Formats: sequence, C-alpha cells, structure tokens
Amino acid sequence: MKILAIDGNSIMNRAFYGIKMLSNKKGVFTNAVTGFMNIYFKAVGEVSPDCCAVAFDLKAPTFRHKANADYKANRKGMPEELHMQMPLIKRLLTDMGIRVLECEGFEADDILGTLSVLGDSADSCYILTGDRDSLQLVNDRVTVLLHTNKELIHCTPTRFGEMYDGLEPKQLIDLKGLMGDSSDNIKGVKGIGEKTAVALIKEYGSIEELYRRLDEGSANLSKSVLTKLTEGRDSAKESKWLATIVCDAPIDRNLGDYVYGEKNDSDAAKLLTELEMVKLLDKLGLKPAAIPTGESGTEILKREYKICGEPEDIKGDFSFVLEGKSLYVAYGDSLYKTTDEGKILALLTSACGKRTFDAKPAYHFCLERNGELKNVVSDAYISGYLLNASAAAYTVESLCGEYGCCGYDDLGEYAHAAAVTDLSERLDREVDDLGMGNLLREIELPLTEVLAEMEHLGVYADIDGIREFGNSLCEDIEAMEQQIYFMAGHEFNIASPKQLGTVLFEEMGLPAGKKTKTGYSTNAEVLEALADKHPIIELILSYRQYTKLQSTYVEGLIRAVGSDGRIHSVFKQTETKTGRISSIEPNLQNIPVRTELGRNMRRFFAAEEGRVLIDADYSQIELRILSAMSDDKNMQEAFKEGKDIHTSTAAQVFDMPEDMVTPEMRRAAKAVNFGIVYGIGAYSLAKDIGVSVPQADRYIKSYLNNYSGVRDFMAECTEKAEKTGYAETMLGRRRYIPELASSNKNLKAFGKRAAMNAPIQGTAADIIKIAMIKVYNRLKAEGLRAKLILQVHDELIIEAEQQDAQRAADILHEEMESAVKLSVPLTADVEIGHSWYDCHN
DNA sequence: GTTTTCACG
DNA sequence: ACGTACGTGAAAACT
Repeated sequence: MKILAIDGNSIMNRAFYGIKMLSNKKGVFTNAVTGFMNIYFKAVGEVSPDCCAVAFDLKAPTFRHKANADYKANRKGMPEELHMQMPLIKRLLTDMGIRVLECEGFEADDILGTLSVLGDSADSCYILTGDRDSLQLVNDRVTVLLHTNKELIHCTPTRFGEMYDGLEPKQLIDLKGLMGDSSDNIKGVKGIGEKTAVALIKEYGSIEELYRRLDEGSANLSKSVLTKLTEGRDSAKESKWLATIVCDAPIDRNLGDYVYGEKNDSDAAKLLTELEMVKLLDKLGLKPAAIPTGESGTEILKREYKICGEPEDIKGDFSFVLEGKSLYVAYGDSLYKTTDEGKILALLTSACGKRTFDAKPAYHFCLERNGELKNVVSDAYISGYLLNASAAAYTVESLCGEYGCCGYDDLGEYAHAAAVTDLSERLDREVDDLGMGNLLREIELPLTEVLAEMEHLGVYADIDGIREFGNSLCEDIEAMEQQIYFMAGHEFNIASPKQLGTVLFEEMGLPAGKKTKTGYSTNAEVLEALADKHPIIELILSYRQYTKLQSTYVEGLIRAVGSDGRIHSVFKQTETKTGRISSIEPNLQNIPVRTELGRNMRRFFAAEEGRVLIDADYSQIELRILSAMSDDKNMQEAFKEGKDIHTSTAAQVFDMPEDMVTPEMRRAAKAVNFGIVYGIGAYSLAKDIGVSVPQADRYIKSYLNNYSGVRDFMAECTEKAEKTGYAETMLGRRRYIPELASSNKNLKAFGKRAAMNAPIQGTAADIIKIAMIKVYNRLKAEGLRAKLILQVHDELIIEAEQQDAQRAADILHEEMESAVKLSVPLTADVEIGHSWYDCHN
C-alpha cells in the first residue's frame, strides 16, 4: 500500500506565493487552491498512491507550544487572502474523497510523522511538502516529495545524502538543535552556525554523543566552540526536542482508512462552479453545477438533441454559431450544419430571432455578401462580458462552467451551437436580474453591428505618404545614432534599457534616479530630469521618439494596410474592465497627436477622393459626468454657464476671480481635475505638476472643499463597492473589484481608485456607445453616403461623400450631444477636413 | 512569456 | 519604510 501524506499548510503556502492572485468575481481568492491542486495532481501522477491524507495545523495554540510561548511566532500572520482559502481547500478535498486530518495539540508535521510510521515494511509513504523540516522522516520506506520552485524533488535516503553532504535524515534534528532555525523560532546554540553544526554532527553523529564526549573530555573541540556548547547545553537539548517531529499523534492509525473515500461530485461541482475554477472542474471530469439564482434555484438542464444534417424548414427563433465557413444551428431539438454560403446568408438574413455566441463574424459574413444580419436577440459572448467584465477570456466552455450550463462535448462540432440556447437563457436572465437588460439590448447588442461595419469599411491610409515620412525619419535616426555613439565613446544598442543604463549611469557617471526591478530606469521622466547634465540625453529622447514613430506607426501601419488601401482594425467589445472598446491590429486609438512630429502621422489617415472626414469629440465628457453623477451643484454651474472648467476650478482652488487665473494655475487645476477622475494621490499630483507633496495635498483638500459633492460621491463610490463588491455606471454596467477585499494595503488602495474611476470612465463609454448607435441608425435611415469608421473613446469619425458631409456632420453633432440627458449640457465639437490631422485644429 | 517603454483617451 | 492616478495595445529587449 502506498500512502501520499500531504502537508496542507506548507503546500497551500507555496501555492499561494507561487501563483499570481486569482479570485472569482465576488472577491473570493482562489490562487492557493488552484496551485494546491496543480501540485497535488503532479505528485499523484508521479507516485500513483493507493491512499491519501492531507494534514493541517490547527489554529489554537497547542501544548507543545505552551512550553515555549514564542515558538512559531514567526509563522503567524497568514495573510487574509490565504487564510480565506483554507476552508475551501478542506471542503474540496473532502468532496474529492480525500481525508483531511487536523489534530488538536499537534502540527501538520506531527500528523505526517505519525502517518509515516503506519503499516509495515511492505507499505511505503510519500510526504508531499515544501518544508525541509520533514526531511528528518526520510528512510527506506518514507520518501519526501519536496516541492521547490523548480521541481518536485524525490528525497530518498540516497538523495538526502547528496543534498546534505552525507548526513543521515535523522541527524537533521541534531543539526537544528545546534544551529537553530529562525523561521521556527528554534534558538539552537548561540554562536554555532551551519558550518560548525554540520562539522560537529558529521564527527559525533548526534547531540547526545557530542555532549557525552564533551563531558568525557574526549571531544576534539576548539576553545570557543567548547565554551559555546557548554553554555548552550540546555538550549541544544530543548531545540532538538522542538525540532523533532512526533510520530504518535492521536489519529486514525489504520492505513486502510485512508484509501480514497466516496466522492461527493455534486458538492465539489457546486464549490468549483462558485469559485469559477473551470479548468479544475474539467480536470476532475465534473460538469458545472447550477448556481441557484434568486429564490428558485434552477437545475442543470441538458437537452436531447438530434443531429439532422443540412438545415431546412427553420421558421422560428434559433441558436447558431458561425465558425470559419460553417454555420451550426440549433433549432428546437434539432442540430444542423451547413457550409453552403447561400443557405448561411438566407438563415442569417431571415427575420427569425437569433441567439448566438459572438455575432460579429456573422455580421462580417453578411456585410461581405451585401446582406444584413437581422434580429440578433442574444449573444452569450456579450452577456458574459456584462456579467463579469474582468474575465480573462470568454469562451463557450468557460461560460458554461461559470454559469452552470452543462455543455455538449459529446456533440463534437455541434457542441457550441447546442450550448448557445442554454447559455443565452441563463446569462440573459442573470443580466436582467442584475438590471443590465437595457444595457444589453439597447446598447451592446446593437453596437456589435456598428463595430462590424466600422471594421468592414476600415479607414483609408496614404501608404506612400507614410513611406515617405518613414524615410525622412530613418535619415534623422541614423544621424542621431552616430552622434550618440560618438558621445558615448562606442556603439551599443540604444533601444536596450540595460545597455543604455550601463552607458549613462556607469560609463558616463550620470546620477541614476529611479530603479526598476531589473536595473536602472531609463524612461522619459528619468531622462528629462537629466537633460541639463549632458547633451546625449536630449538626443536619446529624440531617438526614442523617432524610433517609436518608425517602428510602431510607420512600419506597423504599413503592414496593416489591406489590399483595398484601407486599414481594418478590430474593435474589441469585451476587452476592457470599464466598458470601453479597444482597438487592435492595429490599434487606431493611440495614433500620435500630442507632439507636432507625431501628429503628422494623422495626415495619412484621410478620406478617399471626393470624400471628407468628419470628426467630433466630446468636450470634458468625464468631468461633466462627474458633475452629474455627484450632483455637485458648484461644478454643474460651471458647465451650465459654458465656462472653461479648468479656469473655473483654478479660480475656486486658488480662491480668486477667474480673470486673475494664470496659465500656470489653470494647468495645475487641469491636473487636479484629471487626477480626481483617476482617484487622486498627492504624490502623483505633485510629480505631475512639479510642486511639493504637501502643496499638492493642499490643492486636493481645497478642491474637495469647494466641490464637496464630488468628495461625497467618491466616498459613496468606494463604500458601495466595498459593500457590494462592484462599482457601477449610470446605466448599470458593473465592474467587480475583488481588490477591495484584499488586506494588502496597495491592492486595496488600487481597488478604491478603480471604484472611483470605473463609474465615470464607464458612463462615458456607455454614452458614446449610445451615440454611435444613434448616429449609425440615422445615417442609414436618411440614406446618407456617410459612415462611421472610427471611435477613440470620446471621439467619433465619419467618412462622408462631400455632398452629404454637412448633413452628416449635423447628425453626428446632434446625436452625440443628445445621446443621454444629463443635468449638465453634453457638448461635442465637430470638424470637417480631408485628413484626421486637418480635423484637429 | 515577461519587462520596459511609450503612444492614446 | 514603501509605493504612488484610471483605462488600453504594440514593439523590442530580455529571460
């Protein structure tokens, strides 16, 4: 019989610190449980045990510890994030049929020791732990599986000998008796370190023998060691006793009782579903269990489907997925598949209501064939995002796992289509229950179509112009390179932060400022502070700016231009935690604008012959939202009267009339306004505007005194988020913030800032999405040859035929400003021009 | 695959 | 004593 005995505390501890923080959306941390199970399965895979037990320390102090009150003092203070996972792993193990052992008055170690002596010579024991203390238990039939960062070391007596220079496992306690162990608060003999201790034990074998020989006078010891040993005699004995793992803890001593017991799959499934540990669920061969929602818990339903080949006779609502060129349909209890483009188009453009998972590819399919996908009533991809915007990914499988749908693996390629009906039902009900039905049906679902069309149309790029610009950059870059090499005295890779750090801070002796975790920081902020120390700094900053433009924008955008001469970015609808959309391949939401050099890139984003671009951006949308959500009458007044908000803020913060506000003061006020939206800190504000930290702190205090509604609102935001676990926008979009449950000060502070920012940034995102849909619909309804092609968070861009441009611009202006009704006006500034550059003054 | 840097709102 | 604003994506270097 082979038993696997696990040190639960030790492995949980190693798992916790070895795996990045994970949590479900309610803020229950799960990384230690995840890591524990990974380590457990690895060990099981390597030793195939017949039985298993996991030992845990009991929290209450035990009699052994009373003898030495400080004993273990250094192990206290398990962080709350780990502590909260202990009951979870115990429940999970129990549900898996694995014995969990706890024994009052004994540590996990002692339980393992006791397990290791059970059975007879035919039985073997594997002890899984991350703690080297247990190595003393190693013998011919006891192997310690020592978990390290690199591998699971199988510590047999032979391996132990290699690791400890020929010592016997049993001698580990003698070693500790002499040298002590600060992590266990074992004192040892004062003045004896590892080297001396090893030498002594190698020579005399044990503490008892050492002292016998010492008393006898036959020990060969230096005078100082002799003195230390004599003085430390009692401590050595006690330390050895403390280091000794007891092997007679009062636990069940019948090996056979540790054979895997009956599993409780249904409870395990419920627990793991709740914890959102989908991968583990899968690994255990379990199906997600229904999480009861509201009063009436729902059972997992599994539909009986029949696979029917080509779709025909579909007259009502159906579920579908379009994967590659294949359309899979679930209609009633029938599953269909077709690759016939005509049939696909006919189905997608039919008037039937459609449920799906990720509608965008289907919109593209139709757009490419001049069809129109109609009546998408549910998209589980989007619903999943609304329910938890922080998930790493949204797949049919992960959503099935999380929301208690059974999945249809047995149906092979039809599995996704089959699951859509269940997913839509479950997720959409949850969305409705949480008050996001409107957000889903009025905003996110219609938005998918708008985004698909924007992607489909793309934006024209003057590729020749970009190339030419790139060539001129290249010349400048080469010249700068040579100059930098000359000043440094040799060639090196300027783009390497490591090499650059060496050149600047070691070879040239410039004062090194901040450090990163790997070396010197060489970012722009650090370099700017050094600008007057050496002319090379300015060159490096220019070099960085030019090479950034060259590699990311010139080269990146040239690669991205399609055969139609246009750039088709992908707008992701389920990526950000706040509700914004993001843009990739390429990212068109970060095209340079802040410097003149970079802004030139925007000359190449233009309208095609005969057309123009219409650009509109919201003015101060986030601050307007803040004034509305906080109902701060003071801030609202500034907007109602059409004032410049930063000047108005400066006048209040500095307590003077508006016409006395200097540009300097306005700049500071602007920084405070931005900072407020981000969840401000005095340190960062000080850095941003170049004043002292106490000065910055006074600005903030003065700001919050003037805008007391804002102060109250921010406090409410964090309180509400702490209580409920999430922050929400004006339209009910949620962002879960598990960091608020953290006991880590930094994480919690981050959570608070996120709780203050998410409602504002998220509401702005909601509003521009509404505007996009309204603009899209009106341009279409009025038959204008004008289309939305870009969104940059608070900015929308239309490409329009010249003749329709003014009407389109009016629509854009009107719909953006009337997207929602706030207690302050929402204003958008519109510009018409040939290129994006021309639209930005 | 992670880190550093820097582009945007 | 420490770290220090919210939300993104891409490129190059580094491990």
